[in-house]
Amino acid sequence: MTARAQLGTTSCVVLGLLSKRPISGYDVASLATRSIVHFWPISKSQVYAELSRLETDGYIVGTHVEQDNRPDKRRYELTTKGNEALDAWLEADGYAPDRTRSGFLAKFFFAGDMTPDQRLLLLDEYRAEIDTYRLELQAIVEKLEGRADAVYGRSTALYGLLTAEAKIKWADQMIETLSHHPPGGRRRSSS
Amino acid sequence: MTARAQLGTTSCVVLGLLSKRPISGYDVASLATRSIVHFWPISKSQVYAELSRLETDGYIVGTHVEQDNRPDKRRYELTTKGNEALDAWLEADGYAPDRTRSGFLAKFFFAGDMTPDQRLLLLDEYRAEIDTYRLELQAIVEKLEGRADAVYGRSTALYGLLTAEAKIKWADQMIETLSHHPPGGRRRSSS
DNA sequence: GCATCCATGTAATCTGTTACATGATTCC
DNA sequence: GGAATCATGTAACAGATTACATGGATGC
Repeated sequence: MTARAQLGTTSCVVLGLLSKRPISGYDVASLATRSIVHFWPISKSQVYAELSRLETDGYIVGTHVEQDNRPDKRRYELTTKGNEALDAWLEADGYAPDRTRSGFLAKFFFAGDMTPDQRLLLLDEYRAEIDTYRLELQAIVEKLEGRADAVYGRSTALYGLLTAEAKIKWADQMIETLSHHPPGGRRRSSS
Repeated sequence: MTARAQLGTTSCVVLGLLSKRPISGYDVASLATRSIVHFWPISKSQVYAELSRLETDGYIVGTHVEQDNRPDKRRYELTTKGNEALDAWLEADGYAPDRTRSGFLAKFFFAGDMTPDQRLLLLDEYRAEIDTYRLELQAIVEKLEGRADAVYGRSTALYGLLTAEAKIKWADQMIETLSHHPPGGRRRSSS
């Protein structure tokens, strides 16, 4: 078979971004980094690959747009098939299962084999990272306050904000506990 | 080049699981599903692939173990090189960046194009899923309470629990808001 | 008799990242 | 003059999933 029976989430997301108004691949990529990147990252090259596949399969059509001051571009818009596919995705219940990989937790799981110093350093590093992220999201949430066109964009940012706050609370709790009575010794590779 | 310059997180996690005591590939896989699966899932076939690669590269050695009642197995243990690699990973600061893909948020981002019913259905579905997960983690956290050998396993579960609680709060907030004054109309693919 | 556990793997495919490659224009 | 933005892609690889394949032992 040439075409996929059902579109994956990445394809549907691209259709979704394209559905607001016809834009170029470059614009899809930059729009993605300004919106969905935190919960569904798509790389630049993936966008272009996705677009040509979607066009081959008839979900979108591209039009060559000549520009004087900027390089020419190709602007994509949904076909009827594309619109139907997007609707089908939104109407269907269920969603792709979350695929989460936390490099931090993977390492922290083995923190019992670290020295107390390393452990605290790791936690501090993580706390700082999440806090930066938290502030970023806070700014977005505030910026989108009351914007009727961005209700759901704001909602997803709020989701990120609330979970980031929970993560910081956890980190503070951990740092507090480990500072007072650090448990676990050091695993020795060669004694 | 044949061997990798630096081991990835998945490799280090396998080394970490193996470091406690020598076990079989089957055991690594089942141990993984009972511990790290929520933040660093590794599939069964990936485990076997990883083990043979780690053995080829000299990080682990496998011993054939004959069994009467069960199929024979191969039990792996860390070599000096493997121990050193694990230590190096734990000592180095930093960690692999989180790669998160939330199928739910990817869809919810476009909830403005759903009908109010679909929107609430999606939220209810998600809330129920997270709640099940929350209870699961709560049980783990309680079970590992006071267990000195599982301090960090419990900590990662607590991390999951706190974030799950935050997500539920968010979902309740959303459901509450949308029930009263549902914003956003229906995108029409064909009218 | 059937499901589950133990035990190991291969093959095909998909998904996604990173680096490479090019080149004009605009802003400082 | 140099960096950033606009614009599009290819190629190589890494990482991971799914289905397929096999088979004995144990428990219900």
